Amino acid sequence: MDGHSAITRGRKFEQVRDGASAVFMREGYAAASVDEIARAANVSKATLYSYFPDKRLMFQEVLRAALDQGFREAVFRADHAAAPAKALPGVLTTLAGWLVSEPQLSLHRIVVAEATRFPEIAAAYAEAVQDHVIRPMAELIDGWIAQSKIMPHDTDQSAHQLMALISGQLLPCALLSERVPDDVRIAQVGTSTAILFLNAYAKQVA
Amino acid sequence: MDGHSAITRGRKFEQVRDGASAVFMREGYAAASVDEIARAANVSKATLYSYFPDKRLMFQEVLRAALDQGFREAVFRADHAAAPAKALPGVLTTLAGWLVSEPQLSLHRIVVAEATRFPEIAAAYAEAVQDHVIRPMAELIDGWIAQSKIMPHDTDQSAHQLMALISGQLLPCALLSERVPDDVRIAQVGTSTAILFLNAYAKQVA
DNA sequence: GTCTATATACGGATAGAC
DNA sequence: GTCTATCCGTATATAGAC
Repeated sequence: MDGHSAITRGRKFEQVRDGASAVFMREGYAAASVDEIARAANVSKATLYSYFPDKRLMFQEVLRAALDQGFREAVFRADHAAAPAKALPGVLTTLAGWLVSEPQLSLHRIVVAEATRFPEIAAAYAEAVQDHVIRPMAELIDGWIAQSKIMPHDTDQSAHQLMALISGQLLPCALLSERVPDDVRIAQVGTSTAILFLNAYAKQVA
Repeated sequence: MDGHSAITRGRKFEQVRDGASAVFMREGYAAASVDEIARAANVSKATLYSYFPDKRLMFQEVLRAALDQGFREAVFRADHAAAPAKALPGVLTTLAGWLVSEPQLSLHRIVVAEATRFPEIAAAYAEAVQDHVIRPMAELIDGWIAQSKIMPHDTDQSAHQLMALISGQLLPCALLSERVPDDVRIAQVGTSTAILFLNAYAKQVA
């Protein structure tokens, strides 16, 4: 799965990568110093450089790993048999909670911050969201449409709308204020978003 | 309106600030070098430091000015008399276009990137969005409710939902891909968001 | 007031001991 | 393989000429 460029694996590889991850996530790319990373990883600078040829590749490897980790397990599980009104609030609340938890939040911040300097990382992040959030969501809605629970429509669009509602309501607060939304707020956003969606797309009973 | 801390105004003040702005917006805080800023502003480093005591205050002044500028004129104008279905798509398309235009886009990126290092700037940004986007939008919807065009509901919440739909659908693409959405895409997001909102909140004709 | 030239520290990266 | 000690460029910031 990975034939990188000149990154040496070895005994302390993960220790080094995790230390680097902590510093990069906190400081960003440019402000993170290699000395600081070495301290965080409890190794010398020379050891760092025995694993990574330079700071730039160290950063890329750290973010690649964080992405793998962050999207490893499903972001939400859905009972495709349950009725939309029953399942959707929970699904969206789960998604919302995942989005504002660490390391997703720091990952989002740093990917946005470094998108111009590391466009491949930004592209990989966008693709991961598409594959692990948007598509499963669209398929869930497709299922409801097949069961005639929801009016037929463009589900790729509505999945994007749901993600936008969740992230657009929670990320500004979480990213700008240090004060991460609490569980009550998360559930409130999940629930109100579900209501909005169902009001707009649910099959009218009439 | 501003009794800053030790920033000297003078003949080349704006020239310096604009040069600094260009470099900071492109590189971020840490990666921007003072040499580069001096070159962009066509002055010497010593001149920079005659206006700003240090790089940090230079950055804060640059972002304060960018915020003033970005939110100076109304983000959207709305005919409060027009019917929601008539007015809303245009309002949202205008908002969407503003959001993905420069310097708003770079401003958003850098505020998010530096939110932990410059929390006051992040707070000022969040407040500007609240004052210049969310509140006017909520008041617009309040007007429609008063005219019985829209079902009564929590308009602060629905204004946040509208902003979330616009920003959540456009910003990821604009921030992560360099390739800013074109006018067609912007109008499509504005229109589809209006439709979603009206389906959910418009007074049923029945 | 603005520039040239410089002080001083810290950055990334490496040589060589163990 | 890992560390200590160091190289050398570049960073922020300033002194002094004009």
